[in-house]
Amino acid sequence: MDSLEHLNPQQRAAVTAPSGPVLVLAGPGSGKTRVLTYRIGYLLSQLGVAPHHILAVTFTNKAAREMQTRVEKLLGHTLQGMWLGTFHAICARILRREQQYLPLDASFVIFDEDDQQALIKRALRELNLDEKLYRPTSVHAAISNAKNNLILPEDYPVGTYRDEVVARVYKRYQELLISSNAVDFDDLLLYAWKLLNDFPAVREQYARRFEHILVDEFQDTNLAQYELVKLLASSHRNLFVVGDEDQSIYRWRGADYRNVLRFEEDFPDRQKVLLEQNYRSTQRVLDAAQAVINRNRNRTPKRLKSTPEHGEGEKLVLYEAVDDYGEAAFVVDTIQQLVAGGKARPGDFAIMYRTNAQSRLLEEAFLRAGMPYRLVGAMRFYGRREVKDMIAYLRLVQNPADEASLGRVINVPPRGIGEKSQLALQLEAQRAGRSAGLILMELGQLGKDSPHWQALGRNASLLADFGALLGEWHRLKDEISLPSLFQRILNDLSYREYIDDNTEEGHSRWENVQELLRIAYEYEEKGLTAFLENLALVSDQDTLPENVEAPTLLTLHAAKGLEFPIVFITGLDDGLIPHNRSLDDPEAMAEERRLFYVGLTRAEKRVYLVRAAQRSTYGSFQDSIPSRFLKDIPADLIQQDGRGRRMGKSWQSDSHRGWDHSYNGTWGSRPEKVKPSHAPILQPRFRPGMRVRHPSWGEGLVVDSRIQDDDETVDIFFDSVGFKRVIASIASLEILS
DNA sequence: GATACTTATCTTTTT
DNA sequence: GATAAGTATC
Repeated sequence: MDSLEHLNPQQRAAVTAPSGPVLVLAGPGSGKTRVLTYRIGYLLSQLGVAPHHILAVTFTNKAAREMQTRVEKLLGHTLQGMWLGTFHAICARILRREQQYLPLDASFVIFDEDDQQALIKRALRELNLDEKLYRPTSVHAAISNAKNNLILPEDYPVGTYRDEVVARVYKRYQELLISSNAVDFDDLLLYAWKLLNDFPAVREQYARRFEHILVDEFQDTNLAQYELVKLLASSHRNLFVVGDEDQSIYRWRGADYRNVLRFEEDFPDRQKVLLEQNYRSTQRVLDAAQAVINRNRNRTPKRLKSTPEHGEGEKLVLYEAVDDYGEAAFVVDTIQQLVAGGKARPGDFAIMYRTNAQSRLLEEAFLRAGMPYRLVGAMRFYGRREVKDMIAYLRLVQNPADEASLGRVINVPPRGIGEKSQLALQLEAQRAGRSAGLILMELGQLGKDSPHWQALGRNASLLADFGALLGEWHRLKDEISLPSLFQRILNDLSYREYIDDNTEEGHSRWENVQELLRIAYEYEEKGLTAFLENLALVSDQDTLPENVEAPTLLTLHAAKGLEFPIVFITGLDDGLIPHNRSLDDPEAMAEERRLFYVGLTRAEKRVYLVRAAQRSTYGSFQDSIPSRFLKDIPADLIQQDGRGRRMGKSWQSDSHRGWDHSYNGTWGSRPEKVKPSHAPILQPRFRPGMRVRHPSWGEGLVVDSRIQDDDETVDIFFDSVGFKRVIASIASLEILS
């Protein structure tokens, strides 16, 4: 490999570091992927390491694919035998191979978010818990968090009564997963860790196989992932990790950037390389980004330097739209102008936002302008009901024990198996100690001769009909190809007639099913198991259409690892960036800041910072104030776009003009405004009898108010729309009397 | 049991 | 404003 001269001294130091633990702290745009690919190339061609002795972990499947092609390009030939993928994909692969150590059989499936939620709800119901009090999402988050920290149900720490409840749900949830012959995302990591931890022979086997382990985006690993990697590297310690604390944005998923610090403690002899030379952005962009991130503590200070070719660069452009429609219009207009003027190509642009919901208005604006765009993530294809239903059918065929899938499709299309019959079936299954799917198939096969027929009474015949279908498919699954099986199911269900009602909606539903079928053809060789595993582990993130010359719409999270000549960051309002839910937690706020930093550092040449003075949330208009992070960017790096509303320099740090006054003229002068609170609210601010004003519903009378979930819920009778229930911190109510 | 309609509740971010 | 959950009606 003679190409090492293409690297700068720091990069070269990282690539050629001697075996053993290596920590590379890589600022944005510093050639992180380059270092990883060269390191792999170096191991292979200079040190003579065989490909199958290398394990490389990336954050997304897309990053894995990219790394594969880049390494191959570097070597000049194809590369086989190296394990390369996300933590979840690699764990799934290990678990399939070592399935005999697990409480599951070989056909186990991976539950997605919806299935997990459904199972949690079921556990809650079985334990007679109030879903209002123990919200499925929050209970699930607690359980997921426990798993990410390698805490098993029996070890769940119980401090409060709530913990005790969560522990019970956790235990039951896990039983349900196992009896469904299924794992959730967290189980993939947890089981893999437990396998290596509990069985030294297995650990040895993998540690011997993976002589060299490389981890990308190390700042976003959670404890389970870190411990897993440590076990794998326990004997040889050849662990090469690359990351940047400043780009850690997955704390809510258990990621802990302090793993970087832990790594330094656990491997005191580690090599450490700092990459500060930025090859992506102009110095202006970097200065702005650093001004934002420098306010965070607990980080390795870095000085990002641009290269001379980039020059000083342009100022960041700030645009303050009247509302979110104006925001979207500005984005599309600006792109059209730049493209028409030959200053940029459509593919040069990225439009970023904090929440997926924000994409809608932007999409509409692009549609109206007749301009194509590409959208990353957000429930597109795999989130569609018809697609999920078909996947559920296939999963059920693969694994009849799958309760979540069975529950999803047992009555889709409607076949007369309502709530009562389903309950009877479940009871019978529990009594017999077998899965509902197996009972169904037996009913289908034996009919009245089945011992369950009697028990199910008049429900039996419809259940048996469905069971017969299921049994037939199950029998066929090893005989015919995946696409044929798929077609067979579609036929038996008359699925097209069911979903395609000849409306435009109907046609598009059927097209989605056809698209899934097309993907099934790609898995004709690899088979059903591989197909399902891929569906579970390949995200929308990974399905970004390549080679399409169009602006890209994506969340700030999805933007990690990407770069674009021109970047729009939209929704720069308090409540979005930083997000409302992070306001009262300093750690969460630090992460919001990192998120903004990640967005800024995606840009090569130019950044547009866009916000709206009013935006519709929950379907009604709300006033908003500029993101507090805007104040951290020095004024001389920003230029305000003249087309925007002039509202003084309210975003500047030295201005003490209150936000409340900047809206005068639009709304007339107002009494004191109640601002969203940062700390948990302990005392109600509104009392029955008060007159208040809501931005869109006008004046009303407070009927009741109480503290709920650290926030104030207010019942108001509005003169215009009557009775409404609002959240005080969101509704920006004014007290009139 | 299916369907059409109404209401409540809410939303980060994703493997 | 979208969707899950709840209610009314066939």
